[in-house]
Amino acid sequence: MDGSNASTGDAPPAVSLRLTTLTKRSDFLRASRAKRVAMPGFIVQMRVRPEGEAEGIRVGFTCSKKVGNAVARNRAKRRLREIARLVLSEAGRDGADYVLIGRQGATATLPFDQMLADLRRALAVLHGPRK
RNA sequence: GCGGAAGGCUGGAUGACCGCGGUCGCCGGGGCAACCCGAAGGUCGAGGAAAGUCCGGACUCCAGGAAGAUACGGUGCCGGGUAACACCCGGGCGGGGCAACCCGACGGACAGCGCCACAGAAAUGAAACCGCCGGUCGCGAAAGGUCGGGCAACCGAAACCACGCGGCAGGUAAGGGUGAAACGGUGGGGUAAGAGCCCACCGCGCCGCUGGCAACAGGGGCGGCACGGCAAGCCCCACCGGGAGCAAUGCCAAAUAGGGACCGCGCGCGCCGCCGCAAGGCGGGGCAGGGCCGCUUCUGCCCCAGCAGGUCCGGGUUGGCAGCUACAGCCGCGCAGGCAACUGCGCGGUCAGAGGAAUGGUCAUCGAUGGGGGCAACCCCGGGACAGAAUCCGGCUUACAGGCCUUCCGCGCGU
RNA sequence: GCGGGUAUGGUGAAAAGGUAUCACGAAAGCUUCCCAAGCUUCAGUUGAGGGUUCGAUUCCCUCUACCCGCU
Repeated sequence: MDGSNASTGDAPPAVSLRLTTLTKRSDFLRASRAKRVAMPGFIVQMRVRPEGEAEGIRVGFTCSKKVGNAVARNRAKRRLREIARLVLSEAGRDGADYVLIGRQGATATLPFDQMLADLRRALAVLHGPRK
């Protein structure tokens, strides 16, 4: 943590902890059977993958038609993506899949600071019981 | 000034930090491979409806091609515009409004079939029914006329007139509480009663004429009227249309299979070349025949002695690339033609291309406008409608806070 | 995204353009000592809005909701 390290060492950790996005339906289905925590603005699901399935932290976003029309769904997903980018890259656990689910109304309207805090508390709950 | 009509434009602004997708990227890296990824920096990054998917195309694949017939579907006043349209422009006709202007699926009901409930005499060939009218026959007779008697009041007779009832044979379509709709309407004449029976006006139909490319309009003559509505019921007429859709489709890589079953047709004639002594063999093309559009015609291709045609069945990978965005372009300006839609020419500009799908997060300043307080200056609070590209264009339809501009109409006031 | 379809009492279905019908169920009543069965009654904006027609569940447009197929 001296000066020489700080000048070059900003980017590499961010790259190694890069978030990849879930794309396959089967991944979502597996995550939906794992642990979940509900918060006012969203629901988080977390599944710890077996060894060798994939690398790094993976995250998926879901907003059903219940959230609203296309504008409302897109806005909810963007906010979820933003809090995931800010929180999971520092507090996420390697080797886990996270799925964030948008909720009607709240996901788009809650203050952004509260959303960040809620995600940290949700991660604490999910990570906590495990030793 | 108030109220209204038509058309067009706009659809929060600026900045800072942190992010996302495309593209250009010295160079570096990943994958068996096709291919892909990446740092700094540059650059681009939602809409007028991106929506609904209601029409029309482009493009791709499928079906041998073309034309026609049939079937099915669509369009429907006329003319023009366009790649095309159910769109747009202009015109006609009908309806609404004092007007500006707006609205209209607006061909045909003497080609045919069908339907018109209830009510009503009757629902479309028209006639029947009630009623009205005179004739005739029968019956009646209190009162009137008539006849007889009587000065008169009155009495009597008869059934000729008028009257009432009924029968018969006729004349009528004026009227008939309905109904959405009733074989024209109003007025006058006429008649036994009536009727386009006759006349005037209106309506309707037919035939010329004039204007117009046409839809249609104007005016003239004739017909006395025969012609109900529904075609967003079948239908007729004119015109148009093959089917499926970018999750279409093409290419590449790896892996597996390197297939199976069935159907259909057929082994006829003759020609040319080569090899051969010959028998014959090989190759080519021809006729007949057969196969390939559901039908017909024309035409083409294939088979012609076996290999071609058709149908069905089966396994694996969900990998990569293309299609993918710039030209029937679009936008701005100018000129020309046109009433206009639009067209032609010139100059300039170039406009998102993802693939579980980018265009975001936070903050600051301003801000159309709204609410509250205050005499006011001002202060506080909230703060932008509908809505997110997915192959691309041209339209239509639906949703939409507010703001700006232009033109026009009516009323009031002033000059 | 592209392409199809459906909507009628609570549920499932009918209905030549002319009074919206049937079955099950719910509720109320009659019957019974009580229950069951039976009988009677009740409840529809025909998804919404326009149009055609004298009249629309039906015919024609526009919208809404739901369902299905295609990688």
